[in-house]
Parts: sequence; structure tokens; C-alpha cells
Amino acid sequence: MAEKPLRDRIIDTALHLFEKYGYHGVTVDRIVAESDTSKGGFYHNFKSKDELLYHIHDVFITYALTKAQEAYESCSTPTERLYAIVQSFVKVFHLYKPHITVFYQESTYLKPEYAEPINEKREEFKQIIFRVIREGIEAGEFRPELSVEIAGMSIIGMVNWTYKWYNPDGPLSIEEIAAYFADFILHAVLCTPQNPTAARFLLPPAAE
Amino acid sequence: MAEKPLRDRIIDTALHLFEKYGYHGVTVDRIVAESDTSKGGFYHNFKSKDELLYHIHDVFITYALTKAQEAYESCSTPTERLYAIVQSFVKVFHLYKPHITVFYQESTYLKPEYAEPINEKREEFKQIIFRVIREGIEAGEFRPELSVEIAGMSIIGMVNWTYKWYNPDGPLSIEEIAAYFADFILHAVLCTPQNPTAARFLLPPAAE
DNA sequence: CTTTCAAAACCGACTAGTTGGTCTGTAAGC
DNA sequence: GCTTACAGACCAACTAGTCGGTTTTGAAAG
Repeated sequence: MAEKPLRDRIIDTALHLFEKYGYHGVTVDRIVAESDTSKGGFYHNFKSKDELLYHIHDVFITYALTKAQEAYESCSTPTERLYAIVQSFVKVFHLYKPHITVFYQESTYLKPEYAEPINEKREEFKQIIFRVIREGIEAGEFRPELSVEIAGMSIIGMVNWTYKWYNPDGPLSIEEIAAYFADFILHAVLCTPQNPTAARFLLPPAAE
Repeated sequence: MAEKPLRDRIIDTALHLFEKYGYHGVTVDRIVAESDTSKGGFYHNFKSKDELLYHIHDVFITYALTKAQEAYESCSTPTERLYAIVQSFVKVFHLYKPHITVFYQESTYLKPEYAEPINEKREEFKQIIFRVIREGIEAGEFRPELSVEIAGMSIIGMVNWTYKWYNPDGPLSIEEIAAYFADFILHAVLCTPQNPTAARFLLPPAAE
């Protein structure tokens, strides 16, 4: 072990410690000790503890944003797009759960100069969701009485909250969760969930 | 001004400082300075900074739990119960937004002896939601293909996430948000949202 | 109504421990 | 020989909590 570059070992160790104990619950000395490196090595690779926190934020939000854009572009109708975005969004948890936990728990502690670029990407991500909902309503696929903002934040909230309870080693696989979420959301927004072209995104009706 | 009991002034000040800057972003000295009290007064009223954090947690979760129980008991059908619980749950934000923010941001920093009673109440709250969904499925009002846990966590997630974006001084009132959430959730879980007895809980269909 | 007096409430200078960050030095690569 | 990567002792700043002392309170005694 301990063959990876020192920088990556630090990030890895810090990530899991932050996830478990919170940013302020972990000292630089501890990160250094558990990643089997040194104070010197740490500050050679990072300007400060804050920069490390920023890096963790950036890796996640950049990935999530890219995936959402890809999902948007890879489909052509609002229903398909919403389905694809929810799918990719949920599945990010499989790879990035520790990042996401740190992201949503510790972002208040980002120094302003670090918070700015992160917030921009965050806003872009949100706008993609809002856009899909808006286009879905305009296209007549989604219920016109929906509020774009509230429906959008509902979706973002229910998916993001997953980081509080999802356990990668638990009985529910990320694919199952994604399928249930998609079903839940589509039933909430579609005009006609019984629509046969949307049916492939829904759960099969349970037999009585 | 400054007529309220010192203890309340400390809690009030701390609450808003914690909400804005996080538990670790606020020192006891600052709480004391901004509440116009003293170190001595602080430690006369609280055993420690941790105890103050616990107190904030407890006030909120106790209230939320009580409200959920009342909502459950005040109705007799699963649909009505779910509606009532969502309504009361969302409306808690009106009074307790700072508490809720602190609750969900800082609970990792609760010392074990404080975390335990909080987690018990939290679990109880969750079980009320799960129970309503389970009973709704059994009664044939909710779609049988739902997963009780995932649907439950979806609801809890979307409502809780509100603390990240709800602004009491913004254009959306808490009543509007509650109505949209209830509509979203009921469409997601009901077998037949068009059911006339459920219709009074939904948004009126928008004219084309 | 006044005095007494002890307990509770409150004050703020001080402390002990902790923590992010620095600095000097060393070894390896080019 | 010179830059880059890393090591680890050291430091300055900060912060939760303490402790001796002062004020307020309220009830009982005079």
C-alpha cells in the first residue's frame, strides 16, 4: 500500500475523515498521520486546509454538472431528459458519496474566493433541471399547474437527501433507488403517467 | 431592548449566528459579545457550548415530532394524514428555519450523549411517515408498487431540503410551498389522483 | 416598611490546550 | 548544481472553559 502519489493519498484520507467527522472535526495533523505523510508534504501540495476542501467540492460539482449536461443533450424530449438526468444524478452517489456529504455539510465553511466558482457551477446545475421542467410544461408533457422552481427544488432535494441515508453496503442498490425516484418524480410531473411512451420509465404496476 | 431573560438572549443570538456561520464558525466569545452578556453568564446557563447546540436541536425535533403525531391523530384516512403531515411539516419552517438549518448542518458535532435522545426522536418522526405510507398502500389509496422506505425518504428529503433555499422574505410564502409540495407528493403516491375526494388537496388544474 | 443575608445570577481576566500554518533542512531527480 | 518534493520540529493565534469576585433577588425577620 501507500503506492499512490502523496497528493492523492492525502485527498483520499481527508475525504473519508471529513465525511465521518466533519471538516472541523479533523485536524491537519490527523490527515497527515492517517495518510502516512507529513505536514511539509501537505503544505507543499495545498496552500491551506481550505484549498483541500475546495478541491473536494470542485471534483464533485464539476462531475455532476458534466453528467447533467450530457444527459440533457443525449435526449430529445423533456420526459426522456428528466428521466436521464435523475438517473445520472442518483448514480453519482455510487462514486461520490463522500464528496457529496462533504459538499452539502461543509460548504458554509468555504472561504469566499473558493465559494464563488463552486456556486456558479451549482447554479448552472440547478438551471438545467429548471429548464427541463419548463420545457416539459411547454411541450404539454408535464402538468401546467406545476411551479418550475418548487418542482425543481423538490427533485433536487429528494435526490440530494439521499446522502443522509444511502448506504452503499446496504440492501438497496443505487439502481433500485434511481428507479423508484424516477417513478416517483414522473408520476408527480407527468400529465398522463399512463402514457405508453413514458411507461418504460415507470415501475411495473404491482399485481394486487 | 435587552429585556428578555439572559438565557433566551444567548439562545437567540447563538441560533442566528450558527445558522449563518456554522457551529464552528462562531466562538463563545462572539455569542457573548453579540448577545450583550458575559462568559460567566453563558457558563452559568449552559454546561458547555455543546449543551447549547443540543438545546437548539431538541427544541426543533420535539416540536416537529409533536406536530406530526397531532397531524396523524387528527385524521382518519392515509391520504388525509399524509396531506396533514406534509402541511404541518412544511409550516414548521416558518417558525423554526434557523433551528432546522443548525439541526441538519451541525448534528454530526453533537457529542454522543446528546446525539442519542435526538436520534430517537428523529427515528420516531421517520416512522410516522413510513407508517402512513404503509397504511395508504394497504388501504388501496397509494400505489402498491411504491417502496415505503424510498417514498418516505423522498418526502422527507424534499421537504427538509427546503431549509437550503426557502427565504421567509422571498416571494414564495410557506403556504404556497406547502400546497405545491402536497400536490407533488400526492400525485406521486396516489393510485388515482383524479379521485374527487383527494382533489381538494391538489392544485387546481391550470387552464391551457 | 425596612433590614438582613444567603443563594442565585452574572461578570471578565486568565489559562491550558489545541490547531493551522511556517521554516529550516534533506534527498531525489534532471 | 539547481529545482522540486517531502520531512518534522516549532510557533503564534485562537478558543472553550475556569475561577475568584461582584451584583441582584427575594424571602424572612425585626
